[in-house]
Amino acid sequence: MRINKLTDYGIVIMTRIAAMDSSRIYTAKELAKISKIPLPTVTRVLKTLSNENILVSQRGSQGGYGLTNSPSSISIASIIEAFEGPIALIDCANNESTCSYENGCCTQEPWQKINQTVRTSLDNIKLADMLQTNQNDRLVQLDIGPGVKA
Amino acid sequence: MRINKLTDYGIVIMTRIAAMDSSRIYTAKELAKISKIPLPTVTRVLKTLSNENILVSQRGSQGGYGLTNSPSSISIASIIEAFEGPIALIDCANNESTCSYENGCCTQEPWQKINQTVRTSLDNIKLADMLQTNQNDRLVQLDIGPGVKA
DNA sequence: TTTAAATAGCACTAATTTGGTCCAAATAGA
DNA sequence: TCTATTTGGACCAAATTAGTGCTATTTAAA
Repeated sequence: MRINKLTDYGIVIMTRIAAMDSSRIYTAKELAKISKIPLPTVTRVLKTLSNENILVSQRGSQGGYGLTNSPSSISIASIIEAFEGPIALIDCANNESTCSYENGCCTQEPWQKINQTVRTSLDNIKLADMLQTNQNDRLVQLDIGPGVKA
Repeated sequence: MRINKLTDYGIVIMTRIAAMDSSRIYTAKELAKISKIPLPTVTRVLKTLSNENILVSQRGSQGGYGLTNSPSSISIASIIEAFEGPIALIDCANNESTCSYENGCCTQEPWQKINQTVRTSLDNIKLADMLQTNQNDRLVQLDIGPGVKA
C-alpha cells in the first residue's frame, strides 16, 4: 500500500525541477545536490522518468534532463505509473490476466471501481499543485478533499 | 502501489464469508477449500485477521473464525490496514517520523491530502459492497453459496 | 477423563522485489 | 580527432514478502 522509495524520489525530484526554472535542463549531479539524494539513486530515477517520456534526456557534454510538459499538466498519477506500472491495487483488476482463482474470485468488479477511484484522485493532482503555498485551498478546489466521490 | 498478496487473500476470504452465512463460523480448512487458496496461507491470513479483531476465533473442536461485525460495517480500508498498517502512500505523511530530507522535502502537505483521499475512498467501500447481485447468482450456481458443504 | 479437532505462536526457507553499482555508448567543444 | 562530460543499460546485493512446518494450547464430545 506504499509507493516505492524510487517513486517517492521521483516525485521529489520532479517537484524540485518544477519549483525552479522548469524550462531548462539539469544534470543528475545537480539534482542530486539539490535534492540531497545520493547520485547513483538520482541517476536511476532520472533514467526511468526519461524512459517513460516524463523527462527528456540530452546525452553527452552539456546534457541533462528536462521536463517534457508543464508542471500544471504532469500528474502525480503519471509519475507513479512511470515507476510502478498502471495503478491497480491488485493485478487482476488491471489487465486481462486470467485470475488464478477464476470463478472462485467474486471481487473483480468492485476492485475495478476501487482502483478507478484511487487513480482518478491521483490523476487530478498535478506537479504544480505540490508547490502551492496555500495547499489546502488549492486541493479543495481540485475536489480531491475528504469525502470526494470518484 | 499494490497491496500485498496476503492482503488480497484477506479480502477474498472476508468477501467469501460475507457472501455465505455471515453469522456462523468457518474453519480454516473449510475456507481454504472454498477459496481455493492453500491451507497454510489461509491459516496465516485468518490469524492476522483475528489478531486485528476483524474476525473472532473460537479455539478447539467445533471452533473456527467468524465476522465480528456485519458485512455492511466492515470497510476495505480496515482489512488493508490489518495487514499493512496505516494506509499511507509514503511514510512521512503518516506518522511524525522526521523526514530524512528535512527542508529539502517540499511535498509533505500535499501528500497528507493525497493519503487522506485514498484512505477515505477505501473506507467508504464496505464488504457488503463487494457482493454484486449478478455475482451472487454465480456463487449459487457454483454451489458455493449459502448451504455449502464442508 | 480421554481424544480428536482446531486455533496460536514461533521460526525457518524460498522467492520476489527493490535499491544501488559499474561499465559502455553518445555528445559537445576544444 | 580527442577528451571530458553525461546518459543508457546490464548487473549484483540487500531487503522484503510469501509460504511452510512444527509444537503448544484450547475445547467439545465421546
